[in-house]
Amino acid sequence: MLDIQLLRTDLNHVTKKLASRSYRFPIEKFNQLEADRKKIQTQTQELQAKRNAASKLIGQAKSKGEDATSIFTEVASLGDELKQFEIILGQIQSELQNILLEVPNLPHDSVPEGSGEEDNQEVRRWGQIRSFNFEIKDHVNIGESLKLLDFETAVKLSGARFSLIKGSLARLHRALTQFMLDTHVQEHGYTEIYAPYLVNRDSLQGTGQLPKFEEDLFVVNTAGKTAHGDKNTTGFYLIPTAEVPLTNIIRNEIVALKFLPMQFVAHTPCFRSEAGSYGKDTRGLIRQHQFDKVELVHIVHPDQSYEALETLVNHAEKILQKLELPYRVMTLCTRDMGFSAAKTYDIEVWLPAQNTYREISSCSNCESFQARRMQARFRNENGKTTLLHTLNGSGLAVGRTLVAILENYQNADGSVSIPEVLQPYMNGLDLLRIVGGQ
RNA sequence: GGAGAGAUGGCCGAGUGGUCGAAGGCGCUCCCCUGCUAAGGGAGUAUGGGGUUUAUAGCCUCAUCGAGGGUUCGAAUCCCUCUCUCUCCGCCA
Repeated sequence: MLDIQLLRTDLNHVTKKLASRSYRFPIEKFNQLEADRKKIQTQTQELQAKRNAASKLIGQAKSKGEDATSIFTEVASLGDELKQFEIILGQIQSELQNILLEVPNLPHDSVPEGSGEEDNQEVRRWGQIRSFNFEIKDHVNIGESLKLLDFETAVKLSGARFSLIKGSLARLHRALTQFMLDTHVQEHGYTEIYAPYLVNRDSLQGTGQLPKFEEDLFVVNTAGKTAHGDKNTTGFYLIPTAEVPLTNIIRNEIVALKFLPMQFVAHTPCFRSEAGSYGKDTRGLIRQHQFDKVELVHIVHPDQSYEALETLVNHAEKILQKLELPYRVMTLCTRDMGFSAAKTYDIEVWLPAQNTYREISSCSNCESFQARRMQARFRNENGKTTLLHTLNGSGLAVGRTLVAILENYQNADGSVSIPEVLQPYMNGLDLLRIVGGQ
């Protein structure tokens, strides 16, 4: 959420910035609501002050045993009028709130303007792209011919965009998450978190998935309770990313300066409806309704958030370096960034079968955008409560990492070598190949 | 699932219709005193809005005692709904 003060004092600049990420801010409506709000709020508060003062006088008079009927009759008529004002004010404020909740974050000045993927800027590349002297296969062919990937059964169990991973490949998948968690905890100093996979509306509103992106989420309705519908009913949403529970740790908190910065890491499944992505990445593990991810979240002092963003990306890159997978880092342009982000780096891993780099991590600085929605604050050097800055990034998407390993480490005989750093997690196994009886 | 109890400021805890944003204690901050660690005295110490203002200063004001609604001139206190916590029983990974 943007600072409403900014909208009041510098609306032109803000709307221009928003336009660069193709968001049209409803200027007229906002101005009208603000004007109404100011008028009604002032009047409401005057009436409230009047009522409070009179009530106090009645109380004083009664305690002295005096007669209070004159004040009483004066204030009795106030009630209905005040109620009308309060109702109207409430409506205006919730309309304003609804507008604000749908406005995306402002891009940082260093973010390139652009209209889509093609305007993202490459920051750096790492690793040597391997040249193959045989006909390469994509990860689906590799996995299926090794009998370790079974999409047919997954369709039977659930439907499209689900997968069944078997045997040593399932173990490799598990090895990857262990390896990622260990690296971030032991080498990068993160606090490991085990968090809920089901969260409430407030949490999703805090990080920005709600109210605007409801259709991207899976909703769980338990007996008699629904997540959407009535505001005061309760139910759950499946998390689309661990960013939601990890960042919401500090919702409605005022943390002491000495606890900053915070770095959390968690491994969770992620659930996405993928509404509107029909026909995109229908093959293989790339785009699934359910996938595992190791997520990194930083909670930092506002002065340090851009430094933290670089650190965060480096932490994610470290995983690819250790796995010896070639990648590049991209700065997303204004129109390609997510709703809550002020600046985002994507890490894209090389996928030989697609002959291209594909997103495997997205690292964003949300500045105070999420913190304002969450009322997540800290007590600064002068003892004042101040909004925190929040950052999040994948470190990494496990399924896509598995894809990258299968494709980059494939051998001419159809087997797949196991990256050295993962072998200790595989009981020393160094090769995925067909074994009998699967 | 059944029965009962509860939710107040950083923490503990008082407060069952009026001068309560809230006694008291602990903690914390600042000051004073005491030649040390100890002890004592004083002051301060919730959050979010709005208005005014060059001002994150000051002043005025509103809201908030788990959340939402209601009764009332007036609600921490009464009523309703919900959420959460605790105790006992049952069930259970």
